[in-house]
Amino acid sequence: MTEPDTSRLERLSGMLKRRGILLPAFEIHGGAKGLYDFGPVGGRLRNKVNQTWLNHWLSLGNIVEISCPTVTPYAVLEASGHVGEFSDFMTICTTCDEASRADTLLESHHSNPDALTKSELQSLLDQSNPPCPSCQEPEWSPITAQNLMFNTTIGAGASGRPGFLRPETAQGMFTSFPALYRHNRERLPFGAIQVGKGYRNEISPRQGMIRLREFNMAELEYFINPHEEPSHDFTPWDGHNITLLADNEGEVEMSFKHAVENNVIRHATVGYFMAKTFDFLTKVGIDSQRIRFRQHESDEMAHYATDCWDAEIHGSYGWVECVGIAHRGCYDLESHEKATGKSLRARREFSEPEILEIDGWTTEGSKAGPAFRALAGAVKEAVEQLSSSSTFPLELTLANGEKVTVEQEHVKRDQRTETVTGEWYIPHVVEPAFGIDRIIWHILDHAYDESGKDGETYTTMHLSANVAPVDYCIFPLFEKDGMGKLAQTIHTTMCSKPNIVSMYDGSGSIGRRYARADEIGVPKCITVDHQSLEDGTVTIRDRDSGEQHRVAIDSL
RNA sequence: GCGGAUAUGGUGUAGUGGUAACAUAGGAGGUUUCCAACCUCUUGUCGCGGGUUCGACUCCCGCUAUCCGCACCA
Repeated sequence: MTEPDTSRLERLSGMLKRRGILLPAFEIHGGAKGLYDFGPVGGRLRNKVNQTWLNHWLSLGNIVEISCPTVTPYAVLEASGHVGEFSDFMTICTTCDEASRADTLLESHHSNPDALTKSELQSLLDQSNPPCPSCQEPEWSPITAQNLMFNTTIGAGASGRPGFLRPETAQGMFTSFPALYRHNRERLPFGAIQVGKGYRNEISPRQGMIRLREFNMAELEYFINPHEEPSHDFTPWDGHNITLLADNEGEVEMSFKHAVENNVIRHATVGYFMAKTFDFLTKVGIDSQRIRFRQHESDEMAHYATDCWDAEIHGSYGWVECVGIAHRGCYDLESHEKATGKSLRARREFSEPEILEIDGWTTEGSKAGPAFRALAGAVKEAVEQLSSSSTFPLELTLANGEKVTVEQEHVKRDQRTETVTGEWYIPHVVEPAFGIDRIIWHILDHAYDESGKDGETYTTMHLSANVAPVDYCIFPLFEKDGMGKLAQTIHTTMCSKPNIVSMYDGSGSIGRRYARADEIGVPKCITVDHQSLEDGTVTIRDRDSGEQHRVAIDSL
């Protein structure tokens, strides 16, 4: 970072703190790393970004909004792979209290202890009793998961279950797939969205809003049928080239459509969401010239993903990944299905039903059951593999190696025609995941303009009206002759309108008040002057142009 | 986690082993017919905890936080 950048960053951070946009949390107690407050102005900004995000996706028409708990049982995140991926398993020496990583202790007892589950590690630890690296004693406490997730206990005492604060919102959307599928009348594709808090106990939070321990995230899980060719309309982005850092191609400029057609972006739905993501970012005020997409290299890709692109935004900290758009395949639903035994599938009908001619043998339950007892199931399985020309009695070797003799009376011919009209499959998921805090940071970074007027230092936040925390400032030119009173009335009227925030300011010169409003990016300032008292009109001043025009109070 | 730097009103800075200053911002009033004007009054500061000392914002130690490298990192 160059010197002017650093000082600009310091002035920006100072302003954000002074004006109540972004502040270190719990500061009177000394603060806490990686935790920030959105202040009286920032809170509203965050809310408007979230709302804009929700509306952006809901407008697709097949998206529903849900909200899941942040407190998540251990089993959920074990199934998702987070316990394994995010965890170090710790154990404590009962003699010297030194904590060690269980997998490191067991390196000489197993070829790849990193891949073991918690219980496997525990039993291996119990068997091998490795010496403590600091005191050589081999007595260890039970293994606990120690990782980037904040762990907690759900419930008290003996009935308490281990759990975590979620590291992402996604898992709740996967675990509620059956309800989502039903709600969508069992038709794909559809999506679920959620905005909320996520938690990661980062080793070393840095760079202000860029790496937090508690952060705002917004995720879309879009469930698709992998057997269907996705069709997306890319015409809205025709002729618009975007910077892509592709795994194989390097840095290229091309349209989304072109990138999808030429397999630079490997899946059309991923490409479509990249385009929609681009639209969202510009909608909330990110400079379109400072957005690029970077494809994950194969070895960088998370354990589940088959193609993944980050939207990166350039700002005071360089290029920062702010959105991840991943094709996760069927990984997530499959994992939860395996862990729970519950079906997380969707039904598809074949275009042509498959006709299966079955001609073979099956068991006669009333005879084979009593004859083979516990083996009856295995016998049935074996008999159904036999060709129709088999003759009985017949000696059969079962799957478990046992030999049985099957008599004619144990079996019957099975001749029928079966029509299979479709199948149950695990949907694939394309997931755009947004780091809201990082996006808000870049909105502020891009909007912050201290170029000023006539060479003077003058700060303006060129925030998009979509996200500006305060919609209007109402000023009386002077607080006398009834101008203050009229301005107050207008202020209360404006505030009573839904989704409008107005601020009243009557102190200081009019220029100073415009400056205060510009600094936090208020798009429009309304001034009550002498003429207002006579004809019921006010002036509206535009933040970016400084131009004023006069309108009737009633038309506001 | 390792190494380096830093911590003084809301913000930005000065300064000292003997109770802290400047600018700016904020509040009240005055003045002013639209872009940080002016005048008067006023609010508010040495990150936290130990130690040394008659006395610590200042010196020492620890902690916390911030910034910069390194490591780690959906």
